[in-house]
Amino acid sequence: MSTPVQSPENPSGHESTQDVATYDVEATQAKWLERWDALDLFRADDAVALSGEKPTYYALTMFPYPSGDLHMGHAEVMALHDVVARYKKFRGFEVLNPMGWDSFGLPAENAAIKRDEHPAVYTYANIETQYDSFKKYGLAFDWNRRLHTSDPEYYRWTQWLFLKFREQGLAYRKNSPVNWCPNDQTVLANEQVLGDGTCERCGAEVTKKELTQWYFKTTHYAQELLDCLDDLQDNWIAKVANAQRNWIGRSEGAHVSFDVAGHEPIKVFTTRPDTLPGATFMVVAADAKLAASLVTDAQRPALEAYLDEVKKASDIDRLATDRPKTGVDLGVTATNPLTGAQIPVWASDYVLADYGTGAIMAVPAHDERDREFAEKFGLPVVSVYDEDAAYDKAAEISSAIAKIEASGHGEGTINYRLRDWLLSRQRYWGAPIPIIHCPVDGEVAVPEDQLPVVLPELSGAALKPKGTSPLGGATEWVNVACPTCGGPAQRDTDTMDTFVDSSWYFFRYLSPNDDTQAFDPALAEAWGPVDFYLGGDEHAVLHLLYSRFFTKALRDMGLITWDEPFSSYLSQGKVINNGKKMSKSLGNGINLGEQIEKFGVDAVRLTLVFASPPEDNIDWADVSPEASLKFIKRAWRLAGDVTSSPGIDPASGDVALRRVTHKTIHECADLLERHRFNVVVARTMELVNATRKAIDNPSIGGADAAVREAVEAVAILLSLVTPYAAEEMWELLGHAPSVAQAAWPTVDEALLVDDTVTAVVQIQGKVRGRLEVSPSISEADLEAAALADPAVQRALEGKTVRKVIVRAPKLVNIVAG
RNA sequence: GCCCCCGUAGCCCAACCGGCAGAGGCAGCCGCCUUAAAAGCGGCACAGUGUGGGUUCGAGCCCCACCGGGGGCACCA
Repeated sequence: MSTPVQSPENPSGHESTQDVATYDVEATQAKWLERWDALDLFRADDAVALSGEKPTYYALTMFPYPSGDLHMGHAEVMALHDVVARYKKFRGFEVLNPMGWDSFGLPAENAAIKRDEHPAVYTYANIETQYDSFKKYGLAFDWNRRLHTSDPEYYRWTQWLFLKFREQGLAYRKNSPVNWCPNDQTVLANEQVLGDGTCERCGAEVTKKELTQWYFKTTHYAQELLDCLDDLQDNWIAKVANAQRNWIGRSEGAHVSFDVAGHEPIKVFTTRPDTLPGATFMVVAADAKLAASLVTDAQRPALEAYLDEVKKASDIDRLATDRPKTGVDLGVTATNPLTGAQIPVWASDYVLADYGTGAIMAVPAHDERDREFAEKFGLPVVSVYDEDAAYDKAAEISSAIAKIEASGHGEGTINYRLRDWLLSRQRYWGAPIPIIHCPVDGEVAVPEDQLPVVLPELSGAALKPKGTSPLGGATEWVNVACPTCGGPAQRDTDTMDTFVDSSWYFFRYLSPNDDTQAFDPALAEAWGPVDFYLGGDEHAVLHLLYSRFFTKALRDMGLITWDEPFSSYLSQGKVINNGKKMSKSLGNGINLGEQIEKFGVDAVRLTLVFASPPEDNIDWADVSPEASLKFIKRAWRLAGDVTSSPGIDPASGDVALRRVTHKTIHECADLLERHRFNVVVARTMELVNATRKAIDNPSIGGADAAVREAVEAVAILLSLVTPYAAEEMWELLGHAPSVAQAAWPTVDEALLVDDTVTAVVQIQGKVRGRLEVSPSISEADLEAAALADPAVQRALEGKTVRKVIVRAPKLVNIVAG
């Protein structure tokens, strides 16, 4: 237990820093954990938000998946997030800062199979472990709003939203070639397949399967999802907005139809309609239905043989751009609508079935891929323009589109790379899709009053992936009466992608216990949208795009009025060790619990916040929790050396120290708004150093009113990062019950201005003299003073002053020659 | 190949609207304190901003090209 030199109520006047009791990390943590629990400091008040008596601030950080205990990555994101949440509370906002668990998902299911138990056992045990760790970590969460997406009370509304989306035409089922993870034995959304064709979750090579699956119509909002990024980008970290733009992949061009004798015309998408005269052949995706319907009987065996070959090639091979072109002539010709030329139609795997129309016009003169193909198969090359000469591409394209439109063979159009979101999964631990399949009535929605469709109790081996959903094995659960006709029918046995759960959790936090609606629209209006969202880069496209889609859909349903869920977004870097990602195989993992054990919560948090700007990676080898703890003790010791009483008027204190204090507060406020948390810590260190010097200076000392003012500022600033030590300091300073309830210090503008400032005198941009001047000096006076300066005059000897640039009060630059 | 971000002391990083390159820290060195050590306190040193041009009175900051690193997209027509 820490024993301060003197009690704050009864300042003893000890000035010595010797014999100071040591700061007891463990005891301090235990003491404040208990007090905080009783104080419930961070409860967000809906009544305040609804009344508008205070501005609201919705601070959100991505909720964790409950796999084991919290780790270094969690520690970083939570430490950073907490700075923002606590700061906004200080600034008078009613802060909503909730936390919960994204608790559906595969790891629990895999653990359940291995241990022969129910996934809920693993899930909820880990949640409790993480909850305890969160509490100990001293975070400013409103735990009254805690939620778990795997609770039936939560997924009831996930299911309700699915049904609402379906009513809006935003959820539908279709048969299509889909991504299949052979390891997890389930389909995946496009977003869950990495650039190298592997599963985002398990790393297995993803294959294609033809299946009927549920989709959300994300493409409905493609343009809006793109447009809104322009408004967001000032407050969103640039790389994430960029990643979303790339993912949406807008391209402008035209649809052009090529007539084919005895067949529907072939429609292509092209970004280069100006090169239509050079289209000397066409290529359709070999695996598209179009190829099969175009091919002549004579060429059909060749196409089928080619298809067999293509299917053998893995996706990874297919993704290699340097692979030689292959293909087969379909035996038909199409008419180039501009030249009237009869051009052959080929099939190849370099054309993708699910992008554009699955067919292209090939212009070998101006497209490298088409050129390769033409060279390989001896097809003609017709140049449209000289690539080395000047060519107004934009103008040529728009005039080409006009020409095509006039001829009735197509129109200008916009194509997106974004696909609809495949949301059904063939796994157990997720929200069941609330649909009943009836032989008479087809797809029937489960009536709202029958929600939630609760998962049947399955555990252990019954969850083993077998390519179809484990729910299919729960026959009693599957077989139900059709809600429409009452006849025998069957439940849909797929569950929803867990990204569905997390696409709307920030709405549920608004009214987490409401059993009449998914969330309260009035509270959404009062609190929303999220003002600050912090998370990981790995969700740049996945979670963030899906949540944006949900928000737009909810807006169009009239439940909310705003367009975007997250007004600002920041993603923190990773915690690495010795230049490498922490991993079991490398044996370089840093255990969070051990670090906290050794240095305490505050030191770990301080280390993470101070190490670098939030978005940069932190290499644990480059930082020093020991040093952080040293600094915390040093700051804490200041409080013990303050001998004045609370409430003393700081105006009587040392002005130099007061200046440092007020400048620090002023600058920190700006830095906090700009999320430069590492610099906030650096500024606080400076203030601590200056305060130490003042205390140790016999003519100032611990009784000076400015010292109290400075140390109180330190306690408030530090409470953003090291809440335990800050509370301890606040108490030593004679305040109660918690520093979190302190008011942010008011900055005295007069103290931000120094009596004199140093003006630099430059000649030709080189510093030649310095002047101590008043900060309010006029430009004319400063210029005169500079020219009168002996050192300057010496340097100007024999030269003519051509021009004098004055930037009062900091600088004079004399151009002479 | 296209797009985005970043290169500042040995290391992690500051630097406002273009205005004296250095705030904070780590590691290092030297003192003070101490019987000694630890803790604490004080001090020192270290770069001219990846490279080459340009704009400007003045460039780490703006523009162009290149080099290096990170990320996104990618046979996407």
